[in-house]
Amino acid sequence: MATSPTPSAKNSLLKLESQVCFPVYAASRLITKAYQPLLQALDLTYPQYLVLLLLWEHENLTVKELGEKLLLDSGTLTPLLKRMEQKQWLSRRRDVRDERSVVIGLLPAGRALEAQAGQIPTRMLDKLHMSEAEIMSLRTHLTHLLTQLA
Amino acid sequence: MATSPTPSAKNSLLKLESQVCFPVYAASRLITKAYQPLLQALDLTYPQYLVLLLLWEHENLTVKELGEKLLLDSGTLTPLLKRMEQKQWLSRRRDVRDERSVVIGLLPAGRALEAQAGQIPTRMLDKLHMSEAEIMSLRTHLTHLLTQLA
DNA sequence: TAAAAATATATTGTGCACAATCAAACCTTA
DNA sequence: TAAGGTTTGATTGTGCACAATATATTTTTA
Repeated sequence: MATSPTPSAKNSLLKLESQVCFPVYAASRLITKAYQPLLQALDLTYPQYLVLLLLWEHENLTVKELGEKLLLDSGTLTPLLKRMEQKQWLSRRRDVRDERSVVIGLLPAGRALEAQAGQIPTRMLDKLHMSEAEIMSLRTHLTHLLTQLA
Repeated sequence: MATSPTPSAKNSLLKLESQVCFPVYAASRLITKAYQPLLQALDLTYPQYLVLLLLWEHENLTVKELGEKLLLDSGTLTPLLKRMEQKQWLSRRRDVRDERSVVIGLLPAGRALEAQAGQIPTRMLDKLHMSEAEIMSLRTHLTHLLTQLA
């Protein structure tokens, strides 16, 4: 009769194929790799591209706001933003009204990248070979997952 | 009149919310973070846990085989496996018949972790708050995406 | 069978990613 | 307004992740 689940190889939950999380992990890395040739032309990494996506929309954002939108903390963002500052894509300055905050501002060279990046989303979609319905479904479930874990 | 698509903020494809890839990227990191407290008790990281999942099934695998299954290259695996070797979870030895290959073998201490990890998959599923149907759908679409990008 | 090509892993260098810790600035409220 | 607590970033240290390159071995082929 059934006892507690055995920790043996028969425990299918401890097999790689039965995991949901591994495909997410693997897909994330393959996506970054798929972006790489497109972004390399602009001297960008994928996380840097995400920062620019936000700055193209908003022009000025604090590190905190960037972190909230990207779900990244300052330990990741600070060195990343410093590298982007060195390339003159953005500026970093303390907020005068609240010296704890650092405001990231888009610079002309960063704005100029927007036009060059215009083709990237469609070219990525081409690589995925997924229908609009598939993409919608994927996004819906991932968004649900994000709300559970965030 | 309409010209070529403008690279302005109106180009919705260049907005973060309209991306499919960002949710995958964010979900991957949140998943790793959700595993962390469960794995910390076993002194494991998530990629190390994935290696053990495979060794619990197979006992002996070459670095190449691990890399194929996890979609990771030797630049990632070699230092990771050396850390796991130091903890006596696995052994690393050259294949006698093909000196180019390194065979990773599960050691008793690595096998012993299997029992302790037995609760992890169900505890992770609890965190996700997703129905079986949702998980199946997510896996199906992600697997499709993986085959396109791999 | 010697030379060339292919294979498997290791090394190096750069860039995330995050936990833990620290420091400065702000905000409360007594 | 001073003390205590909160907020915001920066720093440090560890561990992936991967491109580029190097090295050793095996396999192919001329």
